[in-house]
Amino acid sequence: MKQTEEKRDVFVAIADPTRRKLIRLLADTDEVALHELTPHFQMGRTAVSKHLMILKEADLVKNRKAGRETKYRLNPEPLQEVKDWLAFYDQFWKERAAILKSILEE
Amino acid sequence: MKQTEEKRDVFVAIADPTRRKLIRLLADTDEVALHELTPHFQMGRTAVSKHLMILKEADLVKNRKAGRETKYRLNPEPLQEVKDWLAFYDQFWKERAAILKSILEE
DNA sequence: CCGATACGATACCAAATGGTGTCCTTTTGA
DNA sequence: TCAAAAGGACACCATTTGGTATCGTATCGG
Repeated sequence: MKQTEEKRDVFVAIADPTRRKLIRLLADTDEVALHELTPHFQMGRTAVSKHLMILKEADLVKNRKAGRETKYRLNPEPLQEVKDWLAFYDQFWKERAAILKSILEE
Repeated sequence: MKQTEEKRDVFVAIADPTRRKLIRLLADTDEVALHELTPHFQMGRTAVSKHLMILKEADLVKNRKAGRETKYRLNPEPLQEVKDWLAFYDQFWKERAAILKSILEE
């Protein structure tokens, strides 16, 4: 009874430029089939499919069988984890900037 | 005259949990030497050093030789690229949520 | 002065990654 | 009905990644 199929780190998922491009393409349209995505890349269908699989494992995309094709759609929710992670250093960044500013004003 | 030494993708740099932990440790203190960082990890000194090198190539850390030790410090500025990337999907996310809300309210 | 400390550089290794080609099944539509 | 389209599942391969152990050198401190 395993429906989660090995969870994938969202940071790893977005590390690859091909996968970021996929995310971008999926953001443009509600639902896209695999064969509609592949022409945007130089690599073969299998490679694109594997990237989509990795995104799915990170829960960044959902897919649905529709006849003979598989429709993919973006699920941006896991990106929240990255956003939260960044928020910490954003605060750090601002603090440092403030300290630097006060030093310069001495 | 190459001072940049092969630029590294910031998305790749932050993909590794060890490197994220290093970033976190460096955020806590202004300057930290390599031998002060290694005890926080199970791996050997060389491995930590290599991770720091990758962070440096992504310009996420700066380092400075101080006698026999090398002091590292965080430079959060490249994280801005990730933040900017996220901002796009944040907007997307909000739009979708609004659409969904309006559908439910029909 | 000299042993211990810090660390860069390098060689090496196993496993993961990112791609390929091929085979098979399901579905479509003329 | 049946050829073509769509795509999942593998097997396979080269390169990268994340770790090791080792050697050499510079610096510190008693």
